[in-house]
Parts: sequence; C-alpha cells; structure tokens
Amino acid sequence: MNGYAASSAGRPTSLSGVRIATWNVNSVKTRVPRLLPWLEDRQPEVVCLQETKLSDEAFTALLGEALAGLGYGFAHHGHGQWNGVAILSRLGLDDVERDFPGQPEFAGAAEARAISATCGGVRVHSLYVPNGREVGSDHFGYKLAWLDALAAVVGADAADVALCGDMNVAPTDADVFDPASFLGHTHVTAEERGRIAAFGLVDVVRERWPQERVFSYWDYRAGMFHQDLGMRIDLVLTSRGVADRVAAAWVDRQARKGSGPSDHAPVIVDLDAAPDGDIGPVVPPPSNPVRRGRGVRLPQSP
DNA sequence: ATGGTTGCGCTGCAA
Repeated sequence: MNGYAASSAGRPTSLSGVRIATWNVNSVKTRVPRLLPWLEDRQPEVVCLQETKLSDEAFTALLGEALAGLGYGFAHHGHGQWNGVAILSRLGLDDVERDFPGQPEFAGAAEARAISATCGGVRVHSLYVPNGREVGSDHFGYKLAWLDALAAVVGADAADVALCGDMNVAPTDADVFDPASFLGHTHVTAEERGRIAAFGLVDVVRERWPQERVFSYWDYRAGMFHQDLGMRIDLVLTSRGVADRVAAAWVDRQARKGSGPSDHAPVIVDLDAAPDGDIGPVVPPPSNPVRRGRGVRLPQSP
C-alpha cells in the first residue's frame, strides 16, 4: 500500500515523451518509504533530488540496488548531513558535473548544492540554492553570489537546459500565501527575484498556470499544509525550446500528504518529443492534474 | 502563543 495506487493506473504513456520531476526530499534516508512508491507510481524518466543529506557512498549503499531495479541510473553529490543533490535517469546521464564553474563556497567550505547531466538531450541541473537565512546576512550575500555564478554558466551554454530544484526564491507575490507577512524576509526580495529573472528562462509551471494558487513548500509547523499556507520555491526553469514542448506541469500535492512527508512536494513536468523527432501525428496534451482552487481545507481541530 | 515541526545527531542549529 503506497498511497498512490488509485492514480497510478491511468498515466498515458508516450513512446517519446519525457517526464522530469524535482523534489526536495529533506533527507532521502528518512524519505525512502515515500520516495520509492512515488517513483513506481509517477514513473518519471528524470528525477532531480535535493537535500539528500548523505555522502555519495551512503546514497549508493541506501538506494543503488533499488534504483537499478526501477531502471534508473543516477549521479549523486553529497558530503553527508546537509545539502546533497542527485539526478536519477532512465535515459542515461552524460557529462555529469558536480558543482558548476565559479560556484561560491560558504565560510570557506564547498557545499554540495549542484549537479548536472545531459539526459535525453536536455542539460538537466539539480539545484539546492542557499537559503539566505536573514536579509543582509553573510548567507544572503552567498545566496546572491551563488545565483550570479549560476547565471553566468547558464548564459554561456547554448544547449537546451532545465534548471530544476529548490531555488529558495518565490518568483512573484503570487507565489507566497501572504506577501505582506514576507516583507523584509528572504525568498521574496527584489534582489533574489531579479536573479531568478536574470536566467532568462521560462518558469514552466507558472506559464501553464498563470492565475492559479500553486505552492510547492509548506512549513511543517502549525498545520500550514492543511491550510494551504505555502510558497512556490521549487521551480523548473527551461529554455524556450524546452518550454514549448511542455505538455503538463504541476505540483504533486499527494506526496505532501499522509505520514512522513517531506515539507516540499515534487514538481512534475511532461515534455513532448523534440520537434525534430519523427513522432508521427500530433496529439492533444493530456489534461493537467494540478488541483484548482485553494486546496484542501481540513477541520482545524484534530 | 513573538509560537509551531522535522532532521541531524547528541547540542543546538538549520530550515
């Protein structure tokens, strides 16, 4: 019983479509009982994970066999305890790169926050952007410098690209439950939002749902998820050509429910075949299963 | 209520 069975049977399969997902799992060791059933149900071809909180060796020992059994190759970059990112792929992983050129360190220490690989012809980055902690702090400066350095790398790469991960920035006021309450805090400042815009990429979930209330993160505390008081900080940012192939783009709220969830939900993006592929007749995109409206509201008392 | 919870790892810090 994995909690996804009711929705697992009907996923349309395409000979050439690609499903890419990104999920901050907040400790992959703790999240194994949620991650493996989710992979089996959602069947993504490419998965970007953040906050694995494991060393490379520990990740392989924990999940190597299970992922191979599900058909995934993977590349992980982690030092244990904090941070840690990975890419899982059923399409192969070419030219795997840990970190990126010019990636800043914090307090003299390299942090495992970025890994990239070419999967199915797209340069896929799994990113865990520094939190920033307090506006004006050393960590906030680190966050801005980190985003600047990443933008330089992306701008120099002409390939089809997808930046996937926990960006720790809500791109607009529509991406937080109460903009007024965030004034003066990280994740919503003009400096941070300017860095996200400077990538010059398409925020594919927002492009597909321009007016919807869509969040990807809800604090564990105070029943925030059940009141749908969240933020949209987990993003898939792609080059225009990739964005033009998006058939569906949504947040998998189901994965935030039930026992032992991460505080983040996965973001799932389905791409049609590349336009130069021999794909036969064009078919309409499947309906997008993102939840409309304000989300589930449960009784306030237990 | 200036709070709340979870994870890491063993003391408080990070988120």
